Amino acid sequence: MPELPEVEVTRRQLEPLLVGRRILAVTATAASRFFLTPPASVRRRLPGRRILGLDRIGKHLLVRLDSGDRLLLHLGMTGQIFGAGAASVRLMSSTAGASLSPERQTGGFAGDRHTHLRLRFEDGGPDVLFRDVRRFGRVQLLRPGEPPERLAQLGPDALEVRAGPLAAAVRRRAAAIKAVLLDQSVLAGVGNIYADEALFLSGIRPARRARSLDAAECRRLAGALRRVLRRAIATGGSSISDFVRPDGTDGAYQDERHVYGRTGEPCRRCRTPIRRLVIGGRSSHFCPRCQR
DNA sequence: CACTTCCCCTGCAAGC
DNA sequence: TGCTTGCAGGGGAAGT
Repeated sequence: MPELPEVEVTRRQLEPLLVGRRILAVTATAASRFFLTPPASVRRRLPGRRILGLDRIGKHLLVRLDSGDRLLLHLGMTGQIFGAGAASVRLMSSTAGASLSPERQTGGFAGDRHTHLRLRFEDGGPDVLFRDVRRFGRVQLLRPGEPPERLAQLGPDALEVRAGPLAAAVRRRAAAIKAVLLDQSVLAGVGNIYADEALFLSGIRPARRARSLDAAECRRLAGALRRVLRRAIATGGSSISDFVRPDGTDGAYQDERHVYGRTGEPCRRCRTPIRRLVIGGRSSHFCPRCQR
């Protein structure tokens, strides 16, 4: 699900649910790729810690703890973080959803086999759960001063992208502009949906070689990226297959999409059918008439 | 290096 | 109805 806007929406809703609370106990599923730090270690080191803040870096969430440790969370494709009292947590597995629905209605979602991390708090308030069906998400507990390698390699946050630096990065790359936008070391936070949408808004085809973009196109692209990301945050993100906000409600940006997932449907500007092609193993959507 | 492909997982929808 | 195939918003490893 989650690209920068969805992660930022999650951060904003989660912050009041986390900050100031002291962790009482942690439950976690068995060791797997999901846990970059072994779950036994996470269970041992978190209890007793108070949460000081919640930051977003690209598509990562960073929970700051009073011990100086930081809990790094990544939602992958299907990650959901929410309070146990979320009004209507929409679950991906229909079978699990059906069997759990009475509990969800009473605000007591007990977790299921896809719930990999659960925090309980000393104040007895709602638990916070991290659920991820496909397990492409990640959990890592960083010690004070421990360099988080995965963060160090990130480019500037896409919300703040400027035309100049974008042009400089793009000029050196022979790959398709779409692939370059997805490269987190160039720009942190852009994913498949918003790359396609920003390319549409700036009139650039996704398969164009990055270094073929001129200065005006880089300016339009930087502006389109900022605009589409800000608008997506304002509308609560895109809920296309399984993104739900921590409060259990859907975002609304999917209703404003121009190209993503609209293959064969008429362009909203010129009525030409939207085309799809695969770039760097990811589907890309564009209007052959509005985009050059 | 830069670039591409494969693969990790599970669930769903479409086609037969 | 049941089986198979393709597809999914991320990203790291391994290949060329």
